[in-house]
Amino acid sequence: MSPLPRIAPPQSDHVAPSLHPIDGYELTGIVRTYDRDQRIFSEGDSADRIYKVVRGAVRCLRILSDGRRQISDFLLPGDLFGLEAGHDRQATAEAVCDCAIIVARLSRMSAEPEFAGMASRLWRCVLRDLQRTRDHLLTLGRRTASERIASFLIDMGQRLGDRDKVELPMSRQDMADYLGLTIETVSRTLAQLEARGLIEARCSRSIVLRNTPALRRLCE
Amino acid sequence: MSPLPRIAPPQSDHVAPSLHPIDGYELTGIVRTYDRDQRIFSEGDSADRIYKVVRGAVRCLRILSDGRRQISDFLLPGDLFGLEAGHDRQATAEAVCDCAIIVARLSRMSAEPEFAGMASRLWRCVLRDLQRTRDHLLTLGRRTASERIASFLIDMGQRLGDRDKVELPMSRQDMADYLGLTIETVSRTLAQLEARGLIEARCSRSIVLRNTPALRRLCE
DNA sequence: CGGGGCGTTGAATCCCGTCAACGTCCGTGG
DNA sequence: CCACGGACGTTGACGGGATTCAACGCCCCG
Repeated sequence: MSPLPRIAPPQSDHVAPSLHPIDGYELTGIVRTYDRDQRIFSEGDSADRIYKVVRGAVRCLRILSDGRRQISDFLLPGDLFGLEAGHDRQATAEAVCDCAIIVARLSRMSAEPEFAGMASRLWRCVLRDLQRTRDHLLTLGRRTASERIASFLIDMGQRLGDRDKVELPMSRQDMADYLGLTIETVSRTLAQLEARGLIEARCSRSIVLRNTPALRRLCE
Repeated sequence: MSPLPRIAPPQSDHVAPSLHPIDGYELTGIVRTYDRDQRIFSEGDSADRIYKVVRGAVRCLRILSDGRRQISDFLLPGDLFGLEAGHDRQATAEAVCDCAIIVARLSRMSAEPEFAGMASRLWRCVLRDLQRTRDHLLTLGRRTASERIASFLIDMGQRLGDRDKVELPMSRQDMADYLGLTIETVSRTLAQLEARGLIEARCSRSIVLRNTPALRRLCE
């Protein structure tokens, strides 16, 4: 359980001066920057925009009324997010650290000439999302704490580029809320993996994977 | 953990004699019937077909090498399934009970005139899937056994039509593997909910929701 | 120097898993 | 007809892994 005060302050965004046909990013929109813990959208908001991370990291989450929090995904540079089944947001998105994010209006997009190509990209993006979420489901439903941590580190290594040296953008609380654990268990499990020689913690957010095959075997 | 022998026997399908433009089902294909526990597709298969449940129920699942099993979703009459991010199946689908299912080839579909309308239906279907899976994620990551059971019963009641009288098509093992619990915990938790007067078990698979508001409050 | 955010560690507790026994239902076969 | 066996579900006793509660260390900044 995690009944916590950590609230994202609603505050004004910094808006880049001009529209951006983003190079290689396949999404046309305004670039905004968000401060750490700043809300990007909230449950109940109108879902008329989609987003793409340029720099930083984003968490997408839902909260139970007593404060228990579940992060459904972390979005890293290059990741698209914000597509919704209905008209309203069912989840909240917040900046994990200082971020730059492209914001595009859905209504505008469908009017643009490149929309057909864009739609097929969105399609693949959503299907990949679904697959990732199902993997995550397996982790939360059936894996132990060490297996969760191992799969998380491997996944982060792959997505952040440097597969054996992971620079985590998020706090222990974020990791815990993503993995369905508590910060204490995350901390203890990392210590235990280090004692077994599988990882090495340079500092709390910089972790070296010392034995990736063994980590991989931990979660099959 | 659930290391189990329950294996779906690969066996020949019963094939309906003719192609079917299904009335109100918005999917054109062959109707097949599957026996209880029969495999519909397996991890690694080519993902060139999509499916729609006509009668019965289907489970979609992944298995760890030691036999631990996580069911990502149950598919009920009217539900579409089998869309995949890549070319191969990442999960397995099996009949929960005797089923009738429409099977459609994706390659054929994209050639048909109604494909444009169909595509937008698929789009909404996948987005709804994603939302459901994220809900499920919250359940597995942050809810207690009674909260999981309560949300499961409410969900099943809604999807099966009769909101207060739930006729479960699946075994305790299936429920457990869906909810990230064991059969014993499922059984005990149901007994406890009954003792509190929230539900009434006519028989093991027929459950009456005696106090839906209280059940709803259990999972917010 | 003091205080707050963040992370780690220890001790006690608890919820759920494990192991085991038992009951019920049902189809088969004597 | 009943005996038998297997699938399925329930219940009890016990143990363990994760949570809870608490204290402490580190670092940064006012």
